[in-house]
Amino acid sequence: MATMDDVARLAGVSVSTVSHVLNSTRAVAPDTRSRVEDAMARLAYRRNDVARSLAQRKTRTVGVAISALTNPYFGTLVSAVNEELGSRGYAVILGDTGDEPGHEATVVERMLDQRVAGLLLAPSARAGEGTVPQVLAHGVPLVLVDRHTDADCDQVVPLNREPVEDLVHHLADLGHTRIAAVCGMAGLDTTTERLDGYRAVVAARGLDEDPALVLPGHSRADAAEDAVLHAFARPDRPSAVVVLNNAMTIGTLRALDRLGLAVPGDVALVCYDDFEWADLFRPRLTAVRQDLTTMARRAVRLLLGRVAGDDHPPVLERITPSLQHRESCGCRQAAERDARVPARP
Amino acid sequence: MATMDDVARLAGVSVSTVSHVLNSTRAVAPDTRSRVEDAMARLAYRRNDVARSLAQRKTRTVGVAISALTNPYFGTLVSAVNEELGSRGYAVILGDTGDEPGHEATVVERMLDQRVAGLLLAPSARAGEGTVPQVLAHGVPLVLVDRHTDADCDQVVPLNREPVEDLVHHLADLGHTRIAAVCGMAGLDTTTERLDGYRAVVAARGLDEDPALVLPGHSRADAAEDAVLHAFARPDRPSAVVVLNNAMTIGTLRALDRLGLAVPGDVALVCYDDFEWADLFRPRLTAVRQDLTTMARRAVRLLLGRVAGDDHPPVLERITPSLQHRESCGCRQAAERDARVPARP
DNA sequence: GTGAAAGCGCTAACAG
DNA sequence: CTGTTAGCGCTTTCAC
Repeated sequence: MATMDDVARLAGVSVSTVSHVLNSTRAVAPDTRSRVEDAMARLAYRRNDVARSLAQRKTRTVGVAISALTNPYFGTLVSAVNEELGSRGYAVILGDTGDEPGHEATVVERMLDQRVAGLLLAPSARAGEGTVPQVLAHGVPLVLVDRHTDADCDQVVPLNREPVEDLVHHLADLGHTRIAAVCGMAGLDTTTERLDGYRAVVAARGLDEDPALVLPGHSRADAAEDAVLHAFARPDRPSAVVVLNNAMTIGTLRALDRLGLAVPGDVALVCYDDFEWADLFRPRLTAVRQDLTTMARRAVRLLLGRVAGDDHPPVLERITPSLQHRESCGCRQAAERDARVPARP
Repeated sequence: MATMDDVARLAGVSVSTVSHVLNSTRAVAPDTRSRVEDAMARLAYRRNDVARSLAQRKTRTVGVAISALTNPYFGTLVSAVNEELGSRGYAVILGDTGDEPGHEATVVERMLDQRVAGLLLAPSARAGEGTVPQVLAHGVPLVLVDRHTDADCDQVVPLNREPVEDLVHHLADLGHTRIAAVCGMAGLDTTTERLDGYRAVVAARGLDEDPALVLPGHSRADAAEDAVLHAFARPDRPSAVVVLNNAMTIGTLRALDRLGLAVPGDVALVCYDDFEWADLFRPRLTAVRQDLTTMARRAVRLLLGRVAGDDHPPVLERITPSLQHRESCGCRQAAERDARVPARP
């Protein structure tokens, strides 16, 4: 591949002139410029970003480390981040932490070795004590997405507690008192906060507080399926369930299906995280939908701000999701049932 | 950040020794080694991959450019590719072509500037004439995934025609003669080949060849929805439909739903590409499922082979998908209906 | 308006 | 077994 030197020689100028026309970094005589541009075209010259990065002691790439690209949730997030970053001239280097602290550390270290200008991370359970401080120690700008930790850095995460409260209140309004919660991997704040939302409403509304109603779904479809299978096979099964992330909703639906339980007839279901097909599924799923585009945009803005030298105290931004009120909560059914009950005198 | 020089000084050795212990690239006396390792630890030294890449005139990163990360299909593919590459010490830099030749070119050029060791690309419609030759001209190893072109490079793509033939044969076996096909973006070989499969069976089985049965879905849900809405509102509507990719299946289901047409009662449906929730949906979707993990593995193997200097003629690998025979084709229903018909004497 | 030259942090001969 | 040194291809003072 041609180098700047080749271009300079062919154009009869110095490399520094070539550099300056390439980067528009100082005035160049029109004809000099065009001679250089010609030479570049003739040689199919492409600038070498690795040399450039070394000379400038900085890259235009950011690392994006998330836990499972196979989850469309992260696919959408990464896509939005990538677009946002791409339009500002940054490249994205990708990493999958597998939600495992050890692996996360490896992935992040590799990104540090690549001298990423900044890092976007969906932290695993104990990242607050390991990965995060390490990155910070190296002075690389870091913003956490999706899950937050108590670490001292910028974070852009969804609002977790309140939307779940709304969901559970809704179920309670419909008359349910025995409501199960399928919850995520231990240690993630999304798990904790969403569960807190559930617990708060259970307490506030005087619902059944049976600990057996809190099902360990480990943020995975298979685990959720097992847990639900187990919990809903019992005679005292819950009449409703709130599922705390998308993967677990799939598992929950599978389990309910295997048990022959109808939604919302036998059990009302509401969930955190929406699906592209949520309005296609019968019953249509009542779900809380995150605004991933906004989350991505905010995170990128914050990160590039830091890269550019912003020096405010760490901020925590909350993105408010929206309730997609559909049918799996059993609203319609509830209405019909009420209609059949004779009105009190 | 500490450099090798800092480490060398602290350890009282030369940079070359540091380099060699870091890379295990020549024998080093045990105690020298440990002095160096110490120094590294004390300085929290991390090797600078950009300097290293410059010195070695090669990087350990590969570019992965696909058309829409929001599609779980590509999410899964990229995830598999990333894992495969990561385990071999390569980093992935991500690009979204948006299936638009101009944008694809930009994205790929940026990767070239980064001096990626190789490129994995899901080529857009006219990539065979533009992007592909350009990359090849720069001498960067390239393997095409998902779609193939007539370009002279390695390609790993799904088998398209035969699986669709199977799908349409199945519909014909069930007695359908008026079968619609919702097809993808023009110019993609996946579109062409899958459509060819449909046409071949239509001709072979003497089915209705009405051109109005070929619906333009542009590989997108919204376009598919429109096309299906239009085609199935007519009195002579098809009794079955084969949808040629996942996004369009969603659009098709939406349209059918809006028209109040039941699957498979009013229209039998089969599709190319499976979904994680395909067995949850009612009716369960009869679909052709791709083996993305194999596709990723093969593509990476081929690419790294080229990076390492393999010099065989370009190969075209076909990954055979598997039929997930479920209910939307109407098999069960067909069986029940047949059962109701009195047997001939 | 343009060029010379000193690095950026590392690798890899080459020498000892 | 270890050190010296010449680059890798670019950016960026500093001088002219």
